[in-house]
Amino acid sequence: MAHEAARSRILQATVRTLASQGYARTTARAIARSGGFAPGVIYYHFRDLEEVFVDTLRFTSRARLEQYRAETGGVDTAVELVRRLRILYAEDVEEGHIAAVQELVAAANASSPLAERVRGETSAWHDYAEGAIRMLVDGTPFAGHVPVAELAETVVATYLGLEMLSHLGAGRLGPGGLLDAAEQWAALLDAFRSSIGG
Amino acid sequence: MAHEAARSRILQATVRTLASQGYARTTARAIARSGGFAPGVIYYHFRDLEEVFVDTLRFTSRARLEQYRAETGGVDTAVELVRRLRILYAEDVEEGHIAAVQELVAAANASSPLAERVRGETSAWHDYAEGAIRMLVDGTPFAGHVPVAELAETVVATYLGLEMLSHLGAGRLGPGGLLDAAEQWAALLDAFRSSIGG
Amino acid sequence: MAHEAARSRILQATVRTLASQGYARTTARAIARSGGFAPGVIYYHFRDLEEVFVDTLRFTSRARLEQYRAETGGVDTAVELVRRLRILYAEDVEEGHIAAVQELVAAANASSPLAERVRGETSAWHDYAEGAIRMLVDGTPFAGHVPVAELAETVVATYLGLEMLSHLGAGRLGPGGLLDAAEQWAALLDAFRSSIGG
Amino acid sequence: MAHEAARSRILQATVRTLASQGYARTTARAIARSGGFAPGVIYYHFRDLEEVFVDTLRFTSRARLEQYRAETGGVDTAVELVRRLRILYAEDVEEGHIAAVQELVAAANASSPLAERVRGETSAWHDYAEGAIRMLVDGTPFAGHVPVAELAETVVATYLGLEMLSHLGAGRLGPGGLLDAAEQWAALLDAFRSSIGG
DNA sequence: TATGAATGAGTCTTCATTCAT
DNA sequence: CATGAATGAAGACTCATTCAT
Repeated sequence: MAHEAARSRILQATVRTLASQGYARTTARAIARSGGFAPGVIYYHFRDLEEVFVDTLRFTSRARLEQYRAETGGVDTAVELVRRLRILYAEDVEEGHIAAVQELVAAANASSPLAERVRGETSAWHDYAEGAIRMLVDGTPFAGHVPVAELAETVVATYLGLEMLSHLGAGRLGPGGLLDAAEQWAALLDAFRSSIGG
Repeated sequence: MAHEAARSRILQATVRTLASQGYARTTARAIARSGGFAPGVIYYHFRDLEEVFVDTLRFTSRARLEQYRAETGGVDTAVELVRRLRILYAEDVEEGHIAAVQELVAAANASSPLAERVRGETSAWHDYAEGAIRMLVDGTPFAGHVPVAELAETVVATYLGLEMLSHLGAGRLGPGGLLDAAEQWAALLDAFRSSIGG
Repeated sequence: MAHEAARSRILQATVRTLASQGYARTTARAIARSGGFAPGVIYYHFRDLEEVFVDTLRFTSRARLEQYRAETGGVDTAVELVRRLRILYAEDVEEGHIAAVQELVAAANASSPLAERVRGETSAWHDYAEGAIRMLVDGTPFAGHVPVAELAETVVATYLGLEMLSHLGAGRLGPGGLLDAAEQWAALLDAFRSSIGG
Repeated sequence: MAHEAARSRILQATVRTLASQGYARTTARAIARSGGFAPGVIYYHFRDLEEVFVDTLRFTSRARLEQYRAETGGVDTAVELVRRLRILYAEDVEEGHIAAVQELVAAANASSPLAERVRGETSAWHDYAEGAIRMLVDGTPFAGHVPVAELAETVVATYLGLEMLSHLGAGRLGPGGLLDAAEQWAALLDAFRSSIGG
């Protein structure tokens, strides 16, 4: 099998295992079982498990970020944004993307290579979130007063925190309920914006 | 040493170890080293490490929640609330409280006794957050339109998510920057409220 | 508490624990719990657990052997002997005597002090069994042909082997069934003996 | 090494260790040392030590039972039966088969998977013993009066009990002496049978 | 390239034994 | 004499990693 294909197969197995078993149970054997290959293969394509995790984080984070950018690219209303996010979020849950990311973020130690990668990917998501927030507030009287960077940082943290709690069944309402509430506020915001922009 | 004192000593060592080493490195040996006792003691006072973790979560979460309630009890302005939260947060960081809680939440598996405890404690924090939010919006025109429960759930998740990222040095601004921004918005909110309530 | 009384209390707790938990679970703590005293007491009265086991074996074995001698002393028919043995056996089961003995015999290593004690007690039971067998065959034509010593040795081994299996629920018939069969043969033997001796 | 070969190597090492060290000292490390491999291998091929013990019991018990059936198959005199048993018993001692079995039986707790296996294997030996006894008494006037099942159960228990004592050097005569006595009674029985059957 | 058996270090846990009170 | 907390030495078990095939 081609080197790249094999690496990719391992990374996908890792995502699945992280999402379904959690970081602690994502052992070399578990990844191998999940992907249908022998544990030894992993070490043929990666130096060690840490490298697997680092690459998994990069791979998954980037693939999703690209998808998020693509799907929310031309959007210009808050309601539509929330609608798209709902779909994207459903995909995330389905394929275990954020679950895997959250497990890796939680497992990273401050000084590890994994932490370095977390910082890199988080940064990219901050940029994405900033763009989305700017799109929403630009042209409104809030524009100058919204601390965009701070808000973006908060949004990313919230996304991970919600995933963490939702996995445990903690949270009375769950992501669905929160998205419903978000949609109502989005409608208010859009109404306000169109009353100005009109 | 009395039984209760010994248990307490172990729980405090566990908090310290979780905060400084992360869940994965919080082994019986690490806890013992951190507390200056032999690993065996842990098993004299607790059935197993899981019981230690469950009790640590309960102990720390409740102690902090009580402190949060006490310190923010009579507060009736957003600015003062943020000011108090800044102090409480500094204490949390200093003593590793939320760091420990976040590690335990992240490490819990959906079906474990630890997860059950997480659900219980999270619920208590939801109640606290709901109270704080109600205090802020009651008497304003927003009162009927703010989805209090959803917001409370989001706030708790954000708190944990921020801790998770800040531990890794991910986040460009850090908690301090976010609190600064929060304080400005709090001022706006208070101004608005006093213009109405006046 | 008087030294002897305390030792005795420990030995009785040991018998109970051996019978109900088996050798492997008869730890110092388990004995202490069963007897309602602190683990440390054991080491005040005995050098170590091995000494406890050795003394338990001696104590229990001798007490029972004395009882067996007393109850079967004047008996002169096989049927009556079996009847008495049935009662004694019921007591053994009730109080866990043979169960304890069997656990200790099984746990002994060839070269240990416990093994030495096993050899001593076994020897005493051999003597007892020889006496019983002699009582049965003396005066019959079998007298010269029955290998008394061999039979006695076999009987003792059988007693322990049956206990071992009956504890596991192995054995289709159980001790009761075997005693029933023994009683029938005893009747035959008595009939034969009285037809001669008459 | 092939999976089956490795498992077999482990089982044989377990038999050797049980026979020479007793159950309590048959630790994973001891088995590994005895077999010349690392302790970890055991857990690669078996779930845990309990599975090793269960399989060892099955393996050894069945191998020996098959051998016993083969060697005593066509035998039709008591003397010849005893002669064959003497040889089989010598093999058992040499290779530690019954020693291992006896240790496992003694160590089993009533409710364990090991106990379940003990019941299964014991049952097979009961059947074997019943067959042998029937062969001996059929055609004699005793035939209807010998409680075959009870006797078979007793014989199996005796076999285990003798092994238990002989390992400790308890017993004045040892298995050899008992077999000598058995041979004499076998001769008597055969003489009686041929005087009838003639 | 892939396999899967093997290793060795590290983890949780148990327990006999000691000892300050 | 008694208590019960503490210790240290195992033991079972897991897992990243290596390596012969």
